[in-house]
Amino acid sequence: MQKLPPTFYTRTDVVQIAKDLLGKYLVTNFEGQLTCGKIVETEAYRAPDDKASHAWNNRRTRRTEVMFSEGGVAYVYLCYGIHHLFNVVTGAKDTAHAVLIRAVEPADNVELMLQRRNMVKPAWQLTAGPGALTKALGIRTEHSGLSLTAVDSPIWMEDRGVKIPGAEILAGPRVGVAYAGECAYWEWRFRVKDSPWTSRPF
DNA sequence: AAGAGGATGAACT
DNA sequence: GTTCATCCTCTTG
Repeated sequence: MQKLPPTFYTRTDVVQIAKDLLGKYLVTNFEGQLTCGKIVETEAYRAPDDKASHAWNNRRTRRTEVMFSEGGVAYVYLCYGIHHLFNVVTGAKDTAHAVLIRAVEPADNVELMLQRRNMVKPAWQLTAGPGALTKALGIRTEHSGLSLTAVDSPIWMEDRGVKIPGAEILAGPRVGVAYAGECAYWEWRFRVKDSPWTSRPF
């Protein structure tokens, strides 16, 4: 159990980081209630040239400002007024790269995750999809801007020694970004092959 | 000051 | 496959 260091996030290749995050563990610890899931699906967003990114063309607004932080910070935002989407900011300061976590496999304290989702027993719906996993882990927009590397942070990433071989990583186009022109075809969505815990297939 | 729309999920037919 | 829930953020006037 090893918390990922700042150097993991500050690398320049956000697409590589998105792949490296598969098999890592996303942990939250709010008020002594720890929950954790193994990451099985991610998407890379690379401003300024990626039209699908909120920070495309280096747009700075109050919401996107956190994306310009140095890598290792959480970017959480509300989608459709309902869903909290969790991203990890990567790269150097003033470089607005981020990786969206799209699905995790439940790992620790599944009981609490079920409770948060109003479910009785574990199924893939528990944590498949960016809005579902944040609800299960208790992540909300108010956590945007939190460091994932500070010692007292309630959210962090762990390496528990799981290695996903390159052959087990499938790439495909990102979801819900049809408006992004040619960027919509970039295959920057990554998932673990044959995992029953990812969101719907390509 | 007001309105449109969004990196979605669940519950329908 | 289709619909709708639901609210913040950004743009425009």
